[in-house]
Amino acid sequence: MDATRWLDEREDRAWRGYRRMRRLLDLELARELTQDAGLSEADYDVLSDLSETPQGRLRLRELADRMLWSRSRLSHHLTRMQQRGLVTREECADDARGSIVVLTPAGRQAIESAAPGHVAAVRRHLIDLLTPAEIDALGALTHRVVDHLGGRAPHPRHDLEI
Amino acid sequence: MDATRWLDEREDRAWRGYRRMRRLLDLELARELTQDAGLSEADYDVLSDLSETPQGRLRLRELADRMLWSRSRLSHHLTRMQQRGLVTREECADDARGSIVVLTPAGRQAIESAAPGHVAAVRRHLIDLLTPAEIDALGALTHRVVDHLGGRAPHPRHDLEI
DNA sequence: CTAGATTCGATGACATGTCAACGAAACCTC
DNA sequence: GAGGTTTCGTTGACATGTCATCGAATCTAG
Repeated sequence: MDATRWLDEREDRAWRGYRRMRRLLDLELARELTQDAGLSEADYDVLSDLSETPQGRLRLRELADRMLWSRSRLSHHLTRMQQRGLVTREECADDARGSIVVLTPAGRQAIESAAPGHVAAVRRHLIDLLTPAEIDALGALTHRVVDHLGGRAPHPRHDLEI
Repeated sequence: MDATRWLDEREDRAWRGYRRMRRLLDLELARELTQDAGLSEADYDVLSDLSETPQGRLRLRELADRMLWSRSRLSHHLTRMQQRGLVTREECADDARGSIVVLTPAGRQAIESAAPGHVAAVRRHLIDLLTPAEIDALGALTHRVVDHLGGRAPHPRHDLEI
């Protein structure tokens, strides 16, 4: 009915820039991570989230939620990481359905040796290119969008409308 | 040797926000696109880039470069889109190796009917949440990062070092 | 308690992306 | 213009992600 509000020049510039940056940054960070540490970004994120907990252990469900991954995806991925000795699974004491993902010593070693290089890459290709004001703006704006999208939305809602 | 410069609080907030926004925005835009138009984001991007050319036709190589996709990936994807009748391939007159990707009427129909809803979603979940200053800042900052990463870098370089 | 609904994680089938290799064509450069 | 190199697009093998389904365990009403 009413005409589409297309993006004006500035909006288009921001939107295209965002998507292009997203892609290039991903390629570069993934490339360096693989080359320097033998980890994929997915591996890194799993290990990173695990290592941020006091015990290096998390319920699978909890980890999936934090990462905004499906449990299926995480389960598959953990199987592969387990085969490489980076994590193990343990039974959950208080919920017999559950399983607990545990960082192995090798996994901790992997993330600890990968982290400095990865942070350096993030700085080199993003953070250090921005002014303090831009960093704050990026923080503010991204968090606003995250809140809007319901940052906690655990799982793909099946809002069966109509 | 020298200590890692970890991200300070503001930098960390920006970086985490960026990654979380990235993920949530992707999920939501992909979800709406699939539901409303039966297209994946990959489909949409291919059709969009094609439809931006005067004739709706592009050399495969050229399209792959614009999208920052590998030719292999694009070739596989085109095979699937071709089966759905969204694009076709034609021989290239001046280069017998090449192939030209051509938007079919159905493909043009698909992108034209999908675009308004997609743009609306981009507005709803991102653009319209930002102030004009933030939009400009995002445009500036992303383009700086893209330039830094060598926006033109056509293909994964095989810099064989040492 | 207990029947039904929900959550948890695993799994298999399948869609998609990556990687290495290939044949054909085009491009040097001598 | 012939030999070696590079580019182009395709292909097959494989890695990864998604989706539907499952069995088991837990939760919730009554």
